[in-house]
Amino acid sequence: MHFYFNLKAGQPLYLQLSQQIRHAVETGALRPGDQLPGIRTLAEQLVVSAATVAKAYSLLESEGVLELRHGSGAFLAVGLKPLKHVENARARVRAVVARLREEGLEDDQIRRLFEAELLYQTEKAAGR
Amino acid sequence: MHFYFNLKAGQPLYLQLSQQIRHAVETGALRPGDQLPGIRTLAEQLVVSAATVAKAYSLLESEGVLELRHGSGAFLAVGLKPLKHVENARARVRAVVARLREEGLEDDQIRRLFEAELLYQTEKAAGR
DNA sequence: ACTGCTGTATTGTTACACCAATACAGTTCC
DNA sequence: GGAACTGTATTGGTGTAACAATACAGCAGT
Repeated sequence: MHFYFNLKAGQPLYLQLSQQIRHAVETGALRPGDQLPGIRTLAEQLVVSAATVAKAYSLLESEGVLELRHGSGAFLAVGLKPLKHVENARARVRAVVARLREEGLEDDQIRRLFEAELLYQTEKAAGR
Repeated sequence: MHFYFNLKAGQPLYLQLSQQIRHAVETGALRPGDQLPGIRTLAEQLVVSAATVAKAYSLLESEGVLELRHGSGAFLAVGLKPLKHVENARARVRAVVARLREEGLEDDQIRRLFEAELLYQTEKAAGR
């Protein structure tokens, strides 16, 4: 597994990382019981500090996604299963993003489009 | 116009606001020459500090989206035009998001799905 | 001119993200 | 036992986000 950062996002790096790991589990790219790279190793790969990776791991542990075994390493919690509906949705999302790009939309415009849609529908549900 | 914040996003409020204004321009919800609410007025509506709104406005001005007239107010730059291809893409995005929700996906899962897709394709283009 | 609106600027405070560096404490293996 | 790996914890520093509170300065209407 390799991860990327969006440095212009304004979103904390440790959050971006934890979300990407979560996503890898949901799509089956990472499987329950798998061992993740060590704090320092991954930090070096991503060119961030070890504390940042530790924070991401620690967050995932508190969410039940990771099991941190002091002295041994970080392992994906057993009992997690890839979510088939997420896995299936990937093709659809990929197609839409490709299509939007063909139409000349910038990544940021695509992000705003989706974020607006998500916010809109949740706020509508909340009765605004 | 009314705006919302995603407090769990980890993204700065002033960025969220500026992006929503940008989006409103792109989709035609706000038009060139339109006057935006005053710093203090909008801050009260959104329950944030006036400095946060000022920061968002100031950012948009530096990007050429807003024209800040000291003493008069904030106006959308003339010479901006709604982007038809963004406007058209909205329906497609709305349909996909609705579909994903019907399939039982959480908002966060949808966000991860799209962010992963956007990151993946840009990094692929960069030759990783 | 005055009043009331605008954006602008400053100060000070709190909290957090991120970093580097270091030490500490479990685990595994030779 | 000792070496080499793990995660954990602490310290100290930098930069930014966000707040409150205040003052300043431009513009418009009465």
